[in-house]
Amino acid sequence: MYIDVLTQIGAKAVDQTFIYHVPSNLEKNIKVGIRVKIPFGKMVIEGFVTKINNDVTYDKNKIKDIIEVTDINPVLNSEMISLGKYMGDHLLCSLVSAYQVMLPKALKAEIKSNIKIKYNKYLRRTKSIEEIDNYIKNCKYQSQINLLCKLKEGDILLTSMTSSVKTILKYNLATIVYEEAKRYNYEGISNYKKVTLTDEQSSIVNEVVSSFNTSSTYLLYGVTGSGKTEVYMSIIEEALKKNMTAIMLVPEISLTPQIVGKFISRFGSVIAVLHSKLSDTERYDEYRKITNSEAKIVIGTRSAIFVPFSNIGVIIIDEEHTSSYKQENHPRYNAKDIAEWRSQYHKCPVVMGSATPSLESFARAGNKVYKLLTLTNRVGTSTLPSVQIIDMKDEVKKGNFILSSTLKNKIKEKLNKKEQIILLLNRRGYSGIISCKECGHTEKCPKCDIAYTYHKTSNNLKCHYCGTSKPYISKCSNCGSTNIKDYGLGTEKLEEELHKLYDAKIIRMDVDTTSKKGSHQKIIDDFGEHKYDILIGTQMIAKGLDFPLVTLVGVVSADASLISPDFRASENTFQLLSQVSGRAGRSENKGEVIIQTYNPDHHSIILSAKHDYLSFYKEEMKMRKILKYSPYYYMILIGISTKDYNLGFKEANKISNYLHTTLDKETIILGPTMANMFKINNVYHYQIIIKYRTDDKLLDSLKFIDNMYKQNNKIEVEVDFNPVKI
DNA sequence: AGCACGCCGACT
DNA sequence: GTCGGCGTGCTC
Repeated sequence: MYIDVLTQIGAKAVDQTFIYHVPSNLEKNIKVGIRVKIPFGKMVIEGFVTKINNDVTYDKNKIKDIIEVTDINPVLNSEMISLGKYMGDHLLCSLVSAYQVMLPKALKAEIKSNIKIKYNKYLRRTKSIEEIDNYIKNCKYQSQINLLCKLKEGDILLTSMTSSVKTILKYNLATIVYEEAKRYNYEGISNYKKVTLTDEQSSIVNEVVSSFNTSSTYLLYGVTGSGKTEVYMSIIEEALKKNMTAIMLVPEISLTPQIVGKFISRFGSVIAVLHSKLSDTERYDEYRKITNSEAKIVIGTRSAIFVPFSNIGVIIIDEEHTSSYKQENHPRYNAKDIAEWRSQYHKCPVVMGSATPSLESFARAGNKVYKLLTLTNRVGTSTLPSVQIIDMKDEVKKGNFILSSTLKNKIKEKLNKKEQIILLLNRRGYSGIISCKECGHTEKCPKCDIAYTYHKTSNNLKCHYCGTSKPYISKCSNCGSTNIKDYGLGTEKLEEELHKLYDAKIIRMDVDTTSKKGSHQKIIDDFGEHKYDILIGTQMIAKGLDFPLVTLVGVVSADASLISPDFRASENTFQLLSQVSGRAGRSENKGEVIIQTYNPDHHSIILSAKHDYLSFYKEEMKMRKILKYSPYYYMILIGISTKDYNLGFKEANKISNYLHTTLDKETIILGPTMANMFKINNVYHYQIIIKYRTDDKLLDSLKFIDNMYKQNNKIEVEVDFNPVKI
């Protein structure tokens, strides 16, 4: 028996299968989709079995035997194998990288020690209840008595070896047992309160349910607070009733713990949760619930779209406009595209929901490619918050650089009423740039050529692109002057300023305060319990948080996202402002939003203040049409990166010239140009942008280029279809 | 990815 | 004269 094996090595140069011979004693264990250990050159590596052959034409003297079989059951099923081929063909990624991205680390092909199963220590009773009661009678230590009483009821999870535990063990009343830890035990359906759907909601549920077993895509456009989550849950419930499974994607699970909480309380143990903060073992545990059919619902981030459910009833993509569904490195897939592929495969509907749909999706709904579902009414008593725009140009004249007098007064008012406040500032760190007043010199990261950000708490300068930092020196490295000024405003400085102004409890949430596991959840819980009055944060606070006591949301500066050099800057700003506004007034208390900006006339600011998505859509579509951007044109970005400045320039021009000769005349080729972040970690980045409506020759031309540079290790060329960030 | 082969500079 | 630099090419 011979097999085709796809090697674990990700390099494009070895993106092909290799033929191996299976010794007869292993033949019975071979299945397509399992991993095998193979000799490869001088190495021993793992690979996926993609095909079984009885005979081969390749020179048999050169064929080696496989060493051993890793899996009993395939880690890749036939759906995943064909999806991988589709990805390889349409994303120009290596086949292995497509397969690897589908699997949790524990099941990826690589050489590793087996994943460690986590064991918990439990204290278990060894004597009869009577014997224990006898001991309790003669025992004079309360802690031992407490422990023994609990022990009578069942095993006790041991976290530390206290002296009372030791004593109990010494008298042979109990012993220690090790059991595989169940990290997630989503019991507790009990506290779920059945919500009656509004007519609007239930007609949407019915519409989607009626299309179970057909491949179709819905766009659920529902204003904030219109109860999208309830709709999702009801649709999923119907899928479960029909014995089908459901996938629900969320932008970043740790950002929406409240949604996960709702699901867990409604569906309990049939849920698997997959997100980025899980350890490899935890992730494997969750994944295993899917493969052994314990889980019927998956809630997860981008890569959860690949979970090997067999009978998918519905795929839900919440907050469909967020860029996090697109992977920004190697297999540059978009989970929405994968969802549509799987929808065809499983004949199931995809429901994409948002209060501020991406222009692409809304345009598709307009063209009847997607079916539009609309939720226009807010559920319950909550109303949309009132939004006030503050022109910071006037405030600066009054000497208010950070907070306008309006925002200052409002904060004070809310603090007096014991209500809570959220302040959004889209820049972490203390200040923007540090610059010398004498010579104008700005301290920059030598590897990235980008200005450092000053972090006061750690007293160092951090490069936000490569993550390196160096200690802060109060002396200009160019002229030696100590007259150094910091410009711009970051979350740290805002926190400091607020402490000066108010006697309030303030918590800051950004990547710098949430790097530790669980810290994110803790901040949210603490704020929810009103241990703090003001929550300051970067855009991570904009999504999905639901605090009834928050009645004021302040956007300290709306300009940072507005002026970013991306054609979607306006759209992103509109979405961000709409979303963060939605954090205010989630209960009977009327919410207020204050937006500070130097661009008070910008349409994305004015229209988000009016909660007017449709006008924004129309306005922005006009711009996109004139400027020939998505959704009128598709876009492809070819990234050329190399450590050699001149080589990059030369090759980028070569590629551009080639495209000019092969592609349609209608297709627009821009560049090569230097990427926005031109030099990062000593690597130079050039880019070519292709804009097109239809072009038959496009995919083949791109494949040709991709192939040309496959073997070249001095320069990397990567094609990104429909990039989300330029 | 890793390793061998191979062809040119500075050293025991 | 050799040791070793890393450029190129191959792995069933």
